[in-house]
Amino acid sequence: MPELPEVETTRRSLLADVVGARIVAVTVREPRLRRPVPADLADRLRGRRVTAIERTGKYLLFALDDGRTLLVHLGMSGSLCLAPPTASPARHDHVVIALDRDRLLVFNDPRRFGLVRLAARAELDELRALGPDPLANAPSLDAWRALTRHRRTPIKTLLMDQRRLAGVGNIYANEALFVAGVRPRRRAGSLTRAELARLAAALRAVLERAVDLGGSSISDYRDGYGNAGYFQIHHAVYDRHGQPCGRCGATIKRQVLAGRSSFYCPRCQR
DNA sequence: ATATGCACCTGTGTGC
DNA sequence: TGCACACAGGTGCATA
Repeated sequence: MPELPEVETTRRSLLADVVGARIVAVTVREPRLRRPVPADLADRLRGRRVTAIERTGKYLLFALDDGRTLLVHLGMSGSLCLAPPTASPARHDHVVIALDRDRLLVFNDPRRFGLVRLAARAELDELRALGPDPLANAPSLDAWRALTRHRRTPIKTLLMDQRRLAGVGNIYANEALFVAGVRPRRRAGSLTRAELARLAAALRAVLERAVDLGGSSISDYRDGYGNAGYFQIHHAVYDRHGQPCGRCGATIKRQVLAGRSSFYCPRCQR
């Protein structure tokens, strides 16, 4: 569920209370995530100070004072929240990190598609394969051209391919394509230069606006303080099949591409 | 190399 | 009310 804007919102909400804090204890209540939480996580984290929180694509990186990095991915249903030290664990609270200054940092993830692991940054092979981050490291028009040239895959599937572009998921791929006026199923290599330019601008605009509004909260996404986002109110097409397009009134369609629901306006998108 | 299908999980909504 | 089924913000592996 969390895509770039939700992960970035989480990152920003944690900065004030977590950067500079020291980890005093770690409890792994459920190690069976996408990959098992390493058994030595608690030992390696105890006593460390968090020096920075960064984001690459959908990954959160907690830099530690021993040069290692705690990597967190929220998967489909994960969240990181701050809680008072007296809080009792809730269902699906899998990793609880006690900080000095009276705060718990809690990783909750009902579907357990998330990831928590620790390594030197250079050893984090999850990061090595990622494409450019469309906000921090936006591709130029030429780079977009290189990314899409000769590719027969639907442009929407390409937008969501983390090796080509890191951070875009199902919501923002659909929304950006609506703003750009391009159908999700279009072969990536068939987009004209003008369409690519519109898409690049649309993607940036949609992601920036979503970050400004704290991301999209469909059912359960919350930031580090438990606050919902507001971008879902502005979804033009995502999960709106059967409803009228807000721009032209045509009925929004749903179509499955590479196993993921895609939504588009048949009149506004070509 | 490239594209698709499915598995991995739990929760929720829908229709019967 | 219960039950079966479809579907959900993601990713990785097997398969053509």
